[in-house]
Amino acid sequence: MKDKIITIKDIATRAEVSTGTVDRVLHKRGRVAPKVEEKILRIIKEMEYQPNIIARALSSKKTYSVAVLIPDDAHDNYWFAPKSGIKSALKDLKKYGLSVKYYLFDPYSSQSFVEQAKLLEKDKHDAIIVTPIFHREVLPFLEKWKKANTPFVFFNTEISDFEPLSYIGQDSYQSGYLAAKLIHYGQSAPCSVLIAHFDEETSNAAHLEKKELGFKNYFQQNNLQQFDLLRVDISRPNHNTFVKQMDEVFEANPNIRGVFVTTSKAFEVAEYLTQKHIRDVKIIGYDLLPKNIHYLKQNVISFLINQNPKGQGFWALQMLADKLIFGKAVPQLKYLPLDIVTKENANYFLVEDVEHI
Amino acid sequence: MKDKIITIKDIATRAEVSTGTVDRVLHKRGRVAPKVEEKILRIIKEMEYQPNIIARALSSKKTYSVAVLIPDDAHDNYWFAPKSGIKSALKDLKKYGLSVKYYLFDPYSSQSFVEQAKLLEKDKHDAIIVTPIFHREVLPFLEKWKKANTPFVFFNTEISDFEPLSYIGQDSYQSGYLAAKLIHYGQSAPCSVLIAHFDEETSNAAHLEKKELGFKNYFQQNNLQQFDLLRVDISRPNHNTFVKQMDEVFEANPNIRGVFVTTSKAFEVAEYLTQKHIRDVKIIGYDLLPKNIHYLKQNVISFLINQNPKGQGFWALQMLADKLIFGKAVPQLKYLPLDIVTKENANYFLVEDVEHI
DNA sequence: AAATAAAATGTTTGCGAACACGCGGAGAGG
DNA sequence: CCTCTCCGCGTGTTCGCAAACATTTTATTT
Repeated sequence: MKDKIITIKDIATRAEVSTGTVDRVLHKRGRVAPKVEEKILRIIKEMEYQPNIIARALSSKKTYSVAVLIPDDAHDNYWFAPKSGIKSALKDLKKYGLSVKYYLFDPYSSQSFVEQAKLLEKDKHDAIIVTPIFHREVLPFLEKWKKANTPFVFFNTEISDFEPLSYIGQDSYQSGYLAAKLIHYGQSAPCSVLIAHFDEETSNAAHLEKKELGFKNYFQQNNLQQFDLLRVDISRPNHNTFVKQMDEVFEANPNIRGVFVTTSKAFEVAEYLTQKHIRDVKIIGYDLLPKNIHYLKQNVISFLINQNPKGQGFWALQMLADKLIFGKAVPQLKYLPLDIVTKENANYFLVEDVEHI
Repeated sequence: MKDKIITIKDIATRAEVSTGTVDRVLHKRGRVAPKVEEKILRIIKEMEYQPNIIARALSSKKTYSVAVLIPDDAHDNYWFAPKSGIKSALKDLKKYGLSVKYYLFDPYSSQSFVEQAKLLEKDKHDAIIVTPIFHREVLPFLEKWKKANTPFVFFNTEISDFEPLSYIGQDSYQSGYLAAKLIHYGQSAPCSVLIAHFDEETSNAAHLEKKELGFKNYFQQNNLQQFDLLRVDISRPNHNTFVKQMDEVFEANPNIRGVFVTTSKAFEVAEYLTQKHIRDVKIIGYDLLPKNIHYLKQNVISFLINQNPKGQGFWALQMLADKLIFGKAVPQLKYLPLDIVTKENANYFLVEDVEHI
């Protein structure tokens, strides 16, 4: 008899009041005598009442609207994956009355970001998912949301000044550290290793620095002085400039045997090396973009570290729902696993099992 | 207005019948005139009616009981993970009236398996999750379940003669292929590589053979004749025998630089090599057992391929629920990703986020 | 053709919670 | 002392569906 389900009716009977009163207490709607309220609260605890969320979802026509403020994948198709993760989570959650509205901005234009953020403000939302890649521009909005008591979660990009309900992402430092291990494991002889930053991506500088730090610390902590760590900053996606920069680096350092690309642009380096017929350099990069996959399959890129963008999207929405709908406590920080993807296991990470919604 | 929710009432109105009749059609309870049934079915399709599972779950006090026939983790703690995956899925599913009953057997005793399977038969269950490690013994039971129309899913171990509702596991061949890549990536100089089978585990011989085949094919398909592939079968977990066998192999082949352990017993090899002070041999194995993790952290084991046992448990139950409760179609085969785990990313795969139930 | 069986269809209830509504009584203001 | 208001509380309806129950229609028997 222990698994008897406790309902508000049971509570009401026990407290010698009506279900309406119990309901008022549960929802803190007031209009209950303090003494009675106390009593009901006590009984709720005693009987370990758990609201039946199924019944709740059915009964209440309450809907939860979540705003999603992320880059448009039309500009950078990395962002397709997070969106599909969000959709995947939504599929299960919309039966609980949750809906999502997208505000997509151009990741290369802070102005576009501000525009969309302003648009978002016009509608009323119960929660916000945001990728705060424009640090300066996002701050005033966070301020407002905080005041308005609208919970927001960050994903993909962390921001230190503001505490979101939750941050979903990856440990950049550790991913750099892992990349170093993968280079080192495959390259025991002394050589030079190039760290390549493609900084045309908007101000995820902090991320990239952390990756580099993790990468360097691996070599330092393991006393691997025989490796010479170089760094190059590809500042603009202009192809000519890029080739020139690479030419210079490789001419000055003929002993480069590994390249760590801190962004999702590993394919650029792969393309360069292929064209120059350089075959003995191992490349580690990020993200399963089609172009990256291509060079992975060609054995030009050795490993890709998967930031699991789809999973990030999924969890961002899921955790909001846990908080909003299910009243669960959510972790303030959720690091997703660092998936090591190589030619031989890539297929398992590419499966798109999201039904269209 | 497109997202208006279609209810049985809408269907009833449109078909000019009562909701009761629609309900009868939906549940194939008969007692409906063929002409009417056809009409209702047509309208259901036309209007794209989707039953509201929330309302359904609330209304029907129907419960689903699932039997889980797996090894007891008291005998082999690998099995703790699948169980915790099942628990994790259950947590969300029990609100839909799903419950689970465990029948745990000793993985080293086929008799124990039969006992538990018989016990299982006494109770009535709506579905069964089973790890069919005792091929011969399980067959008659499968026969019965099939006749009784009780759906069953396999996980962890595949069986060819019977078609389950679904098999959840990993692609053994591909995992061997991946292991070979990892050995090769870290070892470019010609050398010998040892494939070690620990066959004391009950008759997952087919699995192990597939792993070996994948492993060998990697070297073959990539024209890597400079690698000499050896094989050793550790037939009994007797420690002395094991050491003797290893001694023999390593004496006969001083050029071994890599060991691929096809089971979760990589730690045995790691222990052996540590004791013999052999440091330049790379070990690849399976599964995140505490002992394996230990040697991974010591840099003795290079990589572990995670069979994601927790995920397997989770999906086994989830897919049954998809079928039983949500009426979804479920894939006949679900391969989980081949996770590459190394010292630097191991922590993310060890997180136990299952609340106790 | 009346009686009766059988099949087809309609109606009602209740699952657990949310919430609108409204009733009775206490205190305030005239 | 009578109305008015607000507080504290109970009642009733709703959500979409399942299933028991009730009724009507049709078929079969004598």
